[in-house]
Amino acid sequence: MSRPTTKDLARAAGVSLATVDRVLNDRTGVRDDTVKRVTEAIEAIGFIRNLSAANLARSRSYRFVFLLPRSGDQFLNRVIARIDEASQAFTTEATQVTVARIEDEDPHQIAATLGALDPATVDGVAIMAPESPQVRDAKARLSERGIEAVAFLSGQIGSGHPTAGSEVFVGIDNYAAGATAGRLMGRFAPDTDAKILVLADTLLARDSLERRRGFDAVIGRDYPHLTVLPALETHSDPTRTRQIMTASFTSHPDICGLYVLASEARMPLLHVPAGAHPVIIAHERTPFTETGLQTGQIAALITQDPGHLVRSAVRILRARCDHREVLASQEKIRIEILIRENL
Amino acid sequence: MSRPTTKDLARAAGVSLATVDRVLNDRTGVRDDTVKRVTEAIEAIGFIRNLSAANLARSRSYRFVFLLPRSGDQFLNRVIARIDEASQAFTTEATQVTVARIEDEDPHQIAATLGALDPATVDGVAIMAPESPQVRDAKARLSERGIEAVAFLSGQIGSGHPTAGSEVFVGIDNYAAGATAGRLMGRFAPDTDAKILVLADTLLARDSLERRRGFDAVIGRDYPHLTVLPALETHSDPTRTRQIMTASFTSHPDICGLYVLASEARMPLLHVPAGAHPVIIAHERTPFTETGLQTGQIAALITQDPGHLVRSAVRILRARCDHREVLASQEKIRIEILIRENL
DNA sequence: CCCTATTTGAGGTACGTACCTCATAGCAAG
DNA sequence: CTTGCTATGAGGTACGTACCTCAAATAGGG
Repeated sequence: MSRPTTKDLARAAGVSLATVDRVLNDRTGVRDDTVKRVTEAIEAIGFIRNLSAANLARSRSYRFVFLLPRSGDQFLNRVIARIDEASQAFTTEATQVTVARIEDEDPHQIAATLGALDPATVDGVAIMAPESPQVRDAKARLSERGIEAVAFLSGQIGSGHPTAGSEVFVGIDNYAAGATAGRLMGRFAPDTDAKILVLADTLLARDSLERRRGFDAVIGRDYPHLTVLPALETHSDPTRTRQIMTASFTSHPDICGLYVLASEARMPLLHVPAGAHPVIIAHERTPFTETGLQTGQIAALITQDPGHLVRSAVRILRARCDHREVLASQEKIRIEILIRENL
Repeated sequence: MSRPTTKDLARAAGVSLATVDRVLNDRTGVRDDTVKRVTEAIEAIGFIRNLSAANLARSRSYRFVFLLPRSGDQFLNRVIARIDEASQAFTTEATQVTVARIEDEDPHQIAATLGALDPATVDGVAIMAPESPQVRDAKARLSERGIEAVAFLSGQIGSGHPTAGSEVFVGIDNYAAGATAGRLMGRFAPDTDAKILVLADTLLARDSLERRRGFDAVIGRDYPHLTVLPALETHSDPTRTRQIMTASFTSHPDICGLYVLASEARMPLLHVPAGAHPVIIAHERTPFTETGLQTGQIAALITQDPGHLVRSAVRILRARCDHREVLASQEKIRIEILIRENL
């Protein structure tokens, strides 16, 4: 027994193939009660449209673009590697994935890029950019023009609540990620009074802020003997980073933990003073943090799987193009904890 | 520009569509150098077979069976729930997934079940059963009859080395999982001399053995102040479990950690003596262990995502049916660490 | 060079759906 | 009744591939 086809559906509904087609593809010129008859027949016989055949017939293909910031760290490079991998793997499924870079500091330029996207050449975009009014407007206009969009890794609305509203966000809950880091820090650090140094690229990014909030909440509630020092911003500047590190460890000899919020942990960790052995917790898996885990310098990493992120974004975009539901459990991005043993 | 079709391929190779078809589908009656010409043309123009169209033409569908032990715990129930979910989600892709139960204690019966599978009704099986000579033979005969098979969650050959040989195994590296548990135990437990209790359903199962080995290796090497007591077997027997727990905590008042190897942590944890607050690390996410994490009774869980397991098995089976490669990075099952914050 | 076996080509139908054209049925207003 | 409209049916072609048949070309052996 194979699945019922449109022909079966036409027979079951007592209409012709043409009418079935009109109903299935939302064409005009069908009376309401006829539509209802067909819809009921769909339920009755359990008709499921054969997507392969449909896509074949309309020679449909999916063209998606990942809009990523031009200024990228190693984590972003891994993401891009996964996009390339996916673009290979998805060709079998008529899905083409490309990458375009944007100036993430300039909301106007981002909005302009979004505005320039042509529905004739692009079916969907995954946008990694800070949420700004301009960008939000540009996104709204995208959907009007029939281009699907998902927020990718950053730019979600609301705080700590992914997919608030109808907004689709691919990435982890950064508040929970920070809380996870906090819990591990609390358990790994000694039980005595001590301080924890927190480093960020910039605290303007929503991601960093939320991680920070989550981290502080757990430490403050459950590990009162630990004092979290005010977060310091490195601005990805080597000199500044070195100064911060030296100054912090000098004025606070009792620093027992180091939490690196940003996805580029390399710079701060190179400047941990010899002799100091703080518990280090950082984010994202990069060649550097991997090595750090293996040598024992880093105690734990809080990560999200770049491959999963990319494939999830693509699956969500495709589902939206087809007006389908996604499998929610598959698209939930997990907050992963990596230690040396489960690398 | 759309992808080249068989027609383009025929033109590029200077042969007819019929010959292209013969080459693509491994039919006889084509001279070797003609085959070569076509193969070269495939490379040259980058021809990729349109799987949707191919499956449509041969009205192919994939019918897979998950063979699971009849005696199941809550973790297995979650796996089954994911299979049901997947069977819904995969109907769109002409893939039908069902579950059959086997008596996991009886290798003969398992082998018989495998032998009774009909290639006319089944395209692939995911087998969750202990590896025995009979089962191994039966598996070999499966592939002779053209039924694909993967080992699912247990039954892998070799120790700690998934996919040893050409054997396909869907699941985690249990040695590494045990080592992960060991590392967490070492970091969570106090720095003073103390004992760790290890509980298993049975130590006959390879999974448990390997987890045990990994756990011991880490504790023995890096946390010499901790003593791992000989593992005790509960055999899923409530009375026996209670006795073990009581006896252990009585004769070893300095137990600081409890490692539950089996996927059903419920029974032992109900019998932790009041007043004792060992660091508890267990495996797999179930309603019970979730609650344990939330209340703080359980410090950490080592898990594998059932949904990922199921979908991965299905993808691998489908790829093998199509003689395709899988995306390795997607099929690697991660050893997940769950704490209260990243639940 | 002929005979035969093998290889190749030409052409068709099918899969399930989309999309198109044209014809006809039904209905209401004039 | 005719006119003009909408709703529906009938039938076709197309997508890219599989699989079939039959004829034609080619190769190799004697």
